[in-house]
Amino acid sequence: MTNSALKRITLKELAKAAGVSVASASYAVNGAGSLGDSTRAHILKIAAELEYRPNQLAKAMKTGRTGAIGLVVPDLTNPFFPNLAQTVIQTARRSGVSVFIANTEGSADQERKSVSLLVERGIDGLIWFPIVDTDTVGPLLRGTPVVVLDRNLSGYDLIQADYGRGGELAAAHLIALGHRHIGVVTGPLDAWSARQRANAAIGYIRAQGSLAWSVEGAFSPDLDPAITKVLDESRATAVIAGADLIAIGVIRHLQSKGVAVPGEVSVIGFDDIPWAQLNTPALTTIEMPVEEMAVAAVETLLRRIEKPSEPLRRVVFNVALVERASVGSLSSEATIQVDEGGITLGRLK
Amino acid sequence: MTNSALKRITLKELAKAAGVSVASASYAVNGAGSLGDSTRAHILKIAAELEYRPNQLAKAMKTGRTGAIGLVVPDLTNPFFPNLAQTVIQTARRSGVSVFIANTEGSADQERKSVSLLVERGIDGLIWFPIVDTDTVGPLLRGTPVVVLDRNLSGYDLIQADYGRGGELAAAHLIALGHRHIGVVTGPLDAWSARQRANAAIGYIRAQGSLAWSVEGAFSPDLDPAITKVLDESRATAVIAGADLIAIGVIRHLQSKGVAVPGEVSVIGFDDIPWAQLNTPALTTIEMPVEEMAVAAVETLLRRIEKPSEPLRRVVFNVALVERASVGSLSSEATIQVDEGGITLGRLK
DNA sequence: TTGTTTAAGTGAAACGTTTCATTCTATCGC
DNA sequence: GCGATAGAATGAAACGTTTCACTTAAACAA
Repeated sequence: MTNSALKRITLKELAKAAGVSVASASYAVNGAGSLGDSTRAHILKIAAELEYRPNQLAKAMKTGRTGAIGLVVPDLTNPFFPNLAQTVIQTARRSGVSVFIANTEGSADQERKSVSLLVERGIDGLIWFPIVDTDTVGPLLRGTPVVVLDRNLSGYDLIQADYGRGGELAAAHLIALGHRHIGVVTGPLDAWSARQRANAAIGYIRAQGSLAWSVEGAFSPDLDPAITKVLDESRATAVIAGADLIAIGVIRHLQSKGVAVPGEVSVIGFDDIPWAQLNTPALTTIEMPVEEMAVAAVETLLRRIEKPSEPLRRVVFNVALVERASVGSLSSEATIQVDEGGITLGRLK
Repeated sequence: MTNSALKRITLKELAKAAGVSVASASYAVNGAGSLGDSTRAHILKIAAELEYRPNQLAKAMKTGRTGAIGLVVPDLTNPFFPNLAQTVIQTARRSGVSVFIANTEGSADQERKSVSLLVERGIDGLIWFPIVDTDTVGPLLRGTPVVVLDRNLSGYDLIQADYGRGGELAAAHLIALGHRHIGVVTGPLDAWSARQRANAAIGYIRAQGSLAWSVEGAFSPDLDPAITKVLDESRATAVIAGADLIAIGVIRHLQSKGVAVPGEVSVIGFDDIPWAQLNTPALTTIEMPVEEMAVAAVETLLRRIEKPSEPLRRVVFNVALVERASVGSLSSEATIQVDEGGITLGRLK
């Protein structure tokens, strides 16, 4: 019959039960202080019997450390984020820290409110994926360490991927396959990462004289009428999307109009979200190491909490092209063989 | 120049600055006690100037309420959960409560550890989506209120959907369309919800003498060889999947073998995850009101925290068939018109 | 006037820890 | 045998609140 009762044993009670002082009990439990081996063992034994569990709140109040961090992301519903969140949570837990999660639903106001709530709750640090490039929350922080994901704010530790290179990779791939009329629908350009991707891709394509058009989109498969219009009138043989979600939207739209992907137009995405490979056709895209970035974020944060005055860090991860089935070749002699889960696509065009 | 410094003003300092006692300051800030209007206003004014923010930890220690709840789900990476989590977070925040999130990655051990960590951290309550049907965490709870999602554990408040009905709905739909050889690949049967769905569907189909076969699967689009084998040898004209993820896996496999969906075999899923409508063909499925369930979960939990001794609740939500494009008719005279985002599928078979 | 009631405000204990400063004992060097 | 030293254990303050019980003073009834 275990002590699963509602009331938890306190340190004082433990001390009394073991016949020692509260201080000794504390030292025993925390493996600190100068206690004799036998005393320590004795206290620990009693503690186990009584199922003593330290009250973390009291501890936190004394030490100023809660062992909790906050994670603020725009939208868990966007398939880009669950992986990130999951990895953050796992990594944190491995160090015994819990994570509060907040989602900001794209609003700077919500962002401020969430951060404010978390900070006042007394988190040790914050991992923040800002919606846009402005530091909406600086004044609310009151000294809480923050690492920023995917944006380029100054004054914080930064975790990023090499989006510029990603944009080039996508563009170069298309060009190499013979495409000379390329359209690009970007992500929302008030986001640094989207801008990086777009600028690099557009720059590269333009330098080759192959830019058909470019439009700004949102991180969603539901395309704005302005975009579908461009698409419908387009003579491009390939389009670069600023995110996989957008790419999927583009493909769906194209298909609904009876244009074959990649037969008639190729589409390349960005992010390599989990759906990408489940899509028909499976999405060629630029992947970034989300899990590694998440790990880096919590490690950086934990370190910053330890040493608040170390110089700021900026970690940039590599990206890579992952070829699947949504991109085809235009050069007459080229052949693409993509073996994707048993589906072999033969010569395209 | 605002007080964004690292150190926060304490109640004591506020009291001194306002020339009142600590008690009065506390009462003023909390809008309680018996204070004169002018005194109260004065204290509040000073508090605003000093940017006083109550230390939530101290408050929590005194009152025994942290204003935080835990959310324990199996796997954020499964597209079923982000919606749920997001809604829980939003709803909680509307009541000023923050949510700790933990994911258990399918392991009962992790589940126990996570719950344990959260409980010791001092959450006011827990929303728990158990992996299987066994109460792995009961002894760790120490009186923390819990509401259980999607399972049927006794001793807790329960939030469920009418899975049995869902299974029947799916089966009835297929039968109505003339299918007489139906296969079903279930979810993992150690999960209550999966069992409910499976039993109901299989029961219904069998009663019509139309069951071709049934196999147990996992909540994943990656199909076990045992399943693909059954699929390959199957003469079924339709298959019911225990989850959309499974349905997608089935469709992909079928397609890779050159069998048309829904032309040759129809597939119906369960859950209506966000991908469902993005899939090609768009998935016919049974939807459940995840957001409403999430809201109900936090409301139930908050109420339970308020009144621990109220009788336990069990809330069951309705499910509904959503017809899209992955199911076709077998009865010769039937015609299906599915208008799905501009794609019109004409007469099938 | 005197006693009673009410409003306004305060002192201090308590929540469960951590940790500094201190005391107590026993051992050691000589 | 004596002071010094080190090891073991403890007392109590402190962290920032909440809240009970109490005091003070003013207002009122008779």
